[in-house]
Amino acid sequence: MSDELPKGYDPHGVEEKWRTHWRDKKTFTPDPDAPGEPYSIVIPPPNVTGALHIGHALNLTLIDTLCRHYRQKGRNVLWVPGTDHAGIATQNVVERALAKEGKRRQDLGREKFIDRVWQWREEYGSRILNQIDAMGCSVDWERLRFTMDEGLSRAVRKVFVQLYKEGLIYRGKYIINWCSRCHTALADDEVEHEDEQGHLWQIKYHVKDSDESLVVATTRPETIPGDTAVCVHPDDERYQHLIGKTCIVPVCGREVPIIADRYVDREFGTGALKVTPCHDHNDWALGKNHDLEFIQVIDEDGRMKPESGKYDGLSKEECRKAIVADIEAMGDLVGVEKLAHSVGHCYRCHTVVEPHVSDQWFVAMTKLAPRAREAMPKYTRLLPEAWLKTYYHWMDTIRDWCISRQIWWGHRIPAWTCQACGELMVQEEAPKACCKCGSTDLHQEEDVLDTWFSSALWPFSTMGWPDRTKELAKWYPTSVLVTGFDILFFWVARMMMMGQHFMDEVPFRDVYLHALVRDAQGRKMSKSTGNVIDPVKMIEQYGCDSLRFTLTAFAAMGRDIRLSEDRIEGYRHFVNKLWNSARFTLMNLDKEPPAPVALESVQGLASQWILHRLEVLKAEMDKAFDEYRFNDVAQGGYKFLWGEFCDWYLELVKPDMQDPARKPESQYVLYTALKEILLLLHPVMPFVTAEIWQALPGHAGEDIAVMPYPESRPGCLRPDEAAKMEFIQGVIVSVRTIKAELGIAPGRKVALKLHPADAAQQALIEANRTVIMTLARLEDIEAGAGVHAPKASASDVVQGCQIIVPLKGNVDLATEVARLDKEMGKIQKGLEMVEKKLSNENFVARAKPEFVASERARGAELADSLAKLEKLKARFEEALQGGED
RNA sequence: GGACGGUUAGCUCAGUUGGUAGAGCGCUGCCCUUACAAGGCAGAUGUCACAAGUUCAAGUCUUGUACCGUCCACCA
Repeated sequence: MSDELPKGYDPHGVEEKWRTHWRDKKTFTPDPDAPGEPYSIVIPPPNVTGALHIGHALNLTLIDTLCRHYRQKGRNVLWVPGTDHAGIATQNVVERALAKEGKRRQDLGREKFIDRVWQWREEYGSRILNQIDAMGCSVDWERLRFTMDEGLSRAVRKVFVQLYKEGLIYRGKYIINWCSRCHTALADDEVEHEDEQGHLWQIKYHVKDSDESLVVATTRPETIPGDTAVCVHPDDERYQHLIGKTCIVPVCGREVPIIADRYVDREFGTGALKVTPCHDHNDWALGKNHDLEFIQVIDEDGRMKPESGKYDGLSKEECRKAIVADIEAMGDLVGVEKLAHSVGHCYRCHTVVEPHVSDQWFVAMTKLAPRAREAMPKYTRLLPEAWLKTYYHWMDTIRDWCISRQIWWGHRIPAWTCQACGELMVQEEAPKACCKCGSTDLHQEEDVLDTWFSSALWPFSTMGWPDRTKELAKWYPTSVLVTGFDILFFWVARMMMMGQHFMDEVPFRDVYLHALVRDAQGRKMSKSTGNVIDPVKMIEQYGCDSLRFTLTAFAAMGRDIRLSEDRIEGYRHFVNKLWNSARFTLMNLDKEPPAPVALESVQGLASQWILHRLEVLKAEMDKAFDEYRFNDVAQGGYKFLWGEFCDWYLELVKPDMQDPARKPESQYVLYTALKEILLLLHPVMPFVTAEIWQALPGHAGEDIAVMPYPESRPGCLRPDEAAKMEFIQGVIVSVRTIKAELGIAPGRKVALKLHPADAAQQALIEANRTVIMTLARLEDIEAGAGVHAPKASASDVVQGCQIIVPLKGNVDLATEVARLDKEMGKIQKGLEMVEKKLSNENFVARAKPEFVASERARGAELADSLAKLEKLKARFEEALQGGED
């Protein structure tokens, strides 16, 4: 009986209980030898020291929903959890903590600093894991991975060495993006460009041995000491005569050539460009093409180097002021104007990024990209498809990937240089001696690898590669990658490349890119804006199932999600509704499970109807899952449970529960329908469904998470019976509406007279007499063509059946006329639209015949209703004027 | 400069092959009907951004315009 379930659903104890159950029982640890078609997903690993944010919550919910669904469908499901060491981000966090003690990492030294990071990870690394657990994620905790653990580090070294030997990793001096705060190189895509208001200075460069000068425009005067050329467009008539001559760089007096290159935009600024090969990406290319001198004047800390002459030691900001002042003093400052231009910032600390020339390691993306490009959509489907174009564009314009980082936290590059002979050795384990000269004086590369390097291996490294494990054999490639579109390039594209190169197979069959979660105004959620919705708080406040349901309901493909707390609160009501429908069901069941009946041949119309609707829903939800239409999954369940099961079915079977002849069948259908709706909702709402399930008779001690998806019962699809039910519902709604609009209290029992359209309708009404009486709250029903209908009655027409509610003179009769007019107005309007269509020759000739037929039928029904209402209204008006009853 | 997305009820958003627009919250009225007041019943509100086109028929397809947003590239 129901006393097992409390009146309102309280998620707290329930969630805790099931989390513990699943973890202790290792419910989600699959056996690779077990039968079942494999289904696998690797988690997008959150930063190890991070905290759960709403984006994770969305991502985890969607993945878990998929895993639980396909587990129900009999697949052998593996979801690999894990975390990322997040090189720069984590190092920054620890450095900040250190700064509070007044220390820098250099004060500790490399080893001690790394110890300190591990210590930090011990302390905070479990936070995010607990939060993943709190989301109800059905991950396999036995296969938890971390990008820096021994197995994955071995995979990283093996990949690095192999790529190096294949010539796909190389080392060289190039211009890269440098963050002087993080003190490291950054990859191109780790630089965030933002528009900023700056200045464009116009500065006069004098031509050597001439009175002439030319004016260059620059936004960065501090780089002037590094200028090694001035460049103009070869066809620019203003400057043609100067090409090949020499000019003097202001402030430092260096003599540099005036060169010509089509790269220069004649329209911009003065059409003359100063070239600083060491401090600008484009100038670097010009320097290489024109064989210019390379002079570095800014160092790795953003300070001026001795090469800058008198500005040595100044910060670049100070230097800018000094140089502008000096040039102005010389009278060579022609002008300054404001200029909006975009400036690169470090994606981790937001410091302005400086182009910087240094020795770095690179992956030859241009060689790896073509195969990964071709793989989509041939071997891997990308959803939403719109991203495919972006993916191609990126692959087509890809540049080599700078993978070395001048930080300490990460996978140290497995390369050693012999201090004696200079030999470079790249190998998985540290060499004991130089392979060339035998010296033991070896020095390992100081740099570590970009975090995304290890992330790129995640789909196979987490399954034990390079060993040939059962996991790889069973679950690689993974079924789908679910992640945000913001890391399509950082991560997805690189996994595609590495997967193909090392496993000779794409890492996933599908890639589903979900939206970003924004606030109600559409802004990105960020701590600084103060608009974050904290999923942990939401779970505490509304329960995990409410949060999950909200996120799922919002996850329409290809659109951003604007989340507000109201929505979560709203869907909490839904969780509660489910809970209470279960309470009702339990109240009407016995301790033992109800005796099975053949569902294909149940007698009750309501039961035929709900079983029919359930079949339709099962098929729809199944399809929605296969197509990643998460919002349809959620809404399908919502509408069915609330709008059909609760609003109608539970009410419809209430009379049956008092009728010994009908009770057993209705009990069994009620029991079955609830169980199936629980199974259908379980992937989205794991906790509440699990709790209800084990409270059902016959299911004590069971775990819904391991129960199969409800089987389809084609025999229960009965559209004709469903239509009959809809007629009964129409009659009930009609009476309720009359009562509500005429101000008759809902509880006041009235008599109902019906003039059915035909004998079948008449029989249907008789068969469902009790239900109509109960739900419409009637004292009596009289149905039949000859039933006397008092003139003073409210009336309506449902599918040709006249609904007559005698008013007995105790309500405001005039209201009924207004109500009828309004009703007839609506029908009239509909009728006009139909007639307009049908009188259109083109419509009749060209529209699909079945549609024309259905329009004809509809027109006939509307006309019939209208005629009947007009007659009833005329009679009613007679009554108003005192005519007899 | 290139690409993409959005514009639907007061607010936040759904709307799967074109066929008379839906949900949540909010709002109005009536109800504590023994699962649920976190509820029930009934109701109001939309020239589906604008313009043109295709079609018998357009929120849905095509083109253009406006506004908002995102990504990429460039930016001396």
